[in-house]
Amino acid sequence: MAQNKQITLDNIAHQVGVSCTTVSRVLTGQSKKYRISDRTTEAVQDAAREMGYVPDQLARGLRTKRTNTIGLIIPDISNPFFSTIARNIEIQARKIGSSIILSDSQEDTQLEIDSIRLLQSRKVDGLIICPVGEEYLHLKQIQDTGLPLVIIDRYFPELDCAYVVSDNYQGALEAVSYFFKMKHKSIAFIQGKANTSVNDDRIRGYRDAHKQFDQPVDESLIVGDSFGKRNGYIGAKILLTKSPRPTAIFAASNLISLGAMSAIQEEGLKIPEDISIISFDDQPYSEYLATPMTTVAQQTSEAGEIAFRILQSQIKQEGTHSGEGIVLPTELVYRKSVRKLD
Amino acid sequence: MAQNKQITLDNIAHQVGVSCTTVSRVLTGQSKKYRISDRTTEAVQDAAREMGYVPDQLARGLRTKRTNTIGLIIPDISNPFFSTIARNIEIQARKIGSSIILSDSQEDTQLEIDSIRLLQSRKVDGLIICPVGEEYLHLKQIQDTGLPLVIIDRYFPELDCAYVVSDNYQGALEAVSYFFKMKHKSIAFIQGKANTSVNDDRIRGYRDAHKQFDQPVDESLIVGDSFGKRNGYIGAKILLTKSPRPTAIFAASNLISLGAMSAIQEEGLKIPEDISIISFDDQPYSEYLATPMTTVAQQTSEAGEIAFRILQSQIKQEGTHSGEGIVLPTELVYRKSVRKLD
DNA sequence: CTGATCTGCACAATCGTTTGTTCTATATTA
DNA sequence: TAATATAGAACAAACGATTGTGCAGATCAG
Repeated sequence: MAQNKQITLDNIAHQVGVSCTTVSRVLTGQSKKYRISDRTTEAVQDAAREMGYVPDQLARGLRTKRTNTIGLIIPDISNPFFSTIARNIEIQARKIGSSIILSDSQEDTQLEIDSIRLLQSRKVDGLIICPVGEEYLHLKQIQDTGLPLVIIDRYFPELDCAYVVSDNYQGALEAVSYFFKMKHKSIAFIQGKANTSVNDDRIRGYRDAHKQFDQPVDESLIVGDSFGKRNGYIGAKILLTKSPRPTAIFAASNLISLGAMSAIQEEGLKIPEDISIISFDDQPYSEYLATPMTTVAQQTSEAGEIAFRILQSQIKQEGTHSGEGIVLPTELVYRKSVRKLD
Repeated sequence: MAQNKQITLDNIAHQVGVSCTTVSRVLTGQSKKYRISDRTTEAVQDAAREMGYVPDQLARGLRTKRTNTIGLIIPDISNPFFSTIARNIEIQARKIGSSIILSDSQEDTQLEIDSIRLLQSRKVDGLIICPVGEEYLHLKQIQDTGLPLVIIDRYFPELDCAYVVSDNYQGALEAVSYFFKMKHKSIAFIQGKANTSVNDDRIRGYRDAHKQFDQPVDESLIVGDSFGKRNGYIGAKILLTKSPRPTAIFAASNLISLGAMSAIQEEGLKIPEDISIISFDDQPYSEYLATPMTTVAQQTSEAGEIAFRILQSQIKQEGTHSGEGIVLPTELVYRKSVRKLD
């Protein structure tokens, strides 16, 4: 219960018999620059070590306007897709002594806005956001503030801001094309949150695949409105009761496919005998599912790392926010959930 | 590119024509206490709103010694088990305007220690740690500092510190007992990181189940040394080449069981026909696996929430760290991965 | 009319660091 | 010897907020 008082620069200064200025300069490695003698320098360093000095980042940040802290806003950290991104950002950050403040927006734009304000009040050096994706005015305002910002996973064409996203269009195009190659004609799409770039791009891929194979798009086969499991369940329920029943389902997320499987099971149907399925997001468990799932894999680890790198360069160059966009390729992972029709 | 200068109390004070003291008192809701007139109070509030004032949490924290920030250290945020905990902590925190600084210790004690120092330098009000679990001296030191601390998932009998853990002993006991009831005799255990409370308790449950059913423990059936997927794969490989082959495997984590399934598949074996399996950690996908997996479910959401509550009460009571320990019950979720022998 | 009480607010110190400038010896130069 | 240069370090003002105390003027009691 020592309740150790905090060790300050002043404490060390008194101990060594110099001024607090000198201690600061020694400890920030500016001995040479300010001609502190070697003797003093060593004495200070020794004292600091012995007394267990730990700089107060609040005071430092207040003075320097740099906190070495970045804000990370994510719609659902319990989703492995996002937590993988978060992990890689954290790992990069710790390498350079930065910390990340994590906010979970719970897929709610208002909470996202609240988070931004909170993080700004905490003086983060920059922000990485996986936006809910419906609106972007609040993101525009961040930029006006001059706060470095990188968007990840979802982007806004209208917003000139650095971003890192997957090639959702290509991913969807390949997946749906694969269905066509396997002779499917009636391909449903359980989509995620509407009007988000992620969803729009996937839907565009879905449509273009139809175009490429000269097939009409049956609008009634596009269902759903969120990336969650429940939506997958409901969407599949609707699709499976249609007649004729679609022969294939393209699920816009890992959670959607999980929900869809639930519904498929309930209806007593088998994958891929009765219905084929491809899911966005490859997961560690994908290959161990009842029917190993064919998926569209995204480079999540890379996305986090790249986003952090971009943010860092923005922070260093103070404001030169080049609105560069990075698009990461996806990969179709072939497993057993698609049946070849004849 | 407005590069908006930060609005300070002084700015508002000038605008309204009062002192910065008054502004502070109004904005922190102390108008009554310090008899600020209604007219002044409103004027200040209006100005603050119009000017878009956002308090500088660094300055505030420096002065008040409270940052409304807590540190969270987790061995692997990409593991759904931990990210679920993290999510619930964040959700609770945001309700009271607190933020969490996330650190991923990557299952490395040294990184855990580094994280602690970093978080202390950032003046967090308290710490929630899922410890790597091998050592605890650095945790003891935190307590000596007087910094509120709650441990989650893994605990140390020697450390008098609040903790929230699952009833790992009971969970393992039930799982292994269930194997026995299904007439299994040769039950293997792929364990996680040795000498962690989580692992020790589960092994104790494993042994006691044997005792209760009057069966000897075959030490060669206890393999493994980490909670990762790779360990599950290797552990299962070893077990499956033994002869006679064990009829059941108890996996100490979700990742271990995933790895084990990989090995089982490679050996051309079927679950549960050739080998039965129960895994710790219930996951959203558990029921959709090739064979729906019987699991030991933990109350992860609750754990995070409770840990946060305890931490908050410690923070408020400043130092009265009652070393209360919370043990959450586990639940055996019966599915299809265990076969009844005859 | 005088002293006491109350109203409404401002002063100034403080938190721990950083940093532009100043100061004092000593060493060097002319 | 006097003027100047240099080394080595201290002063003091920030950064933005909080807070114990002080100080006017208005109101009240007697």
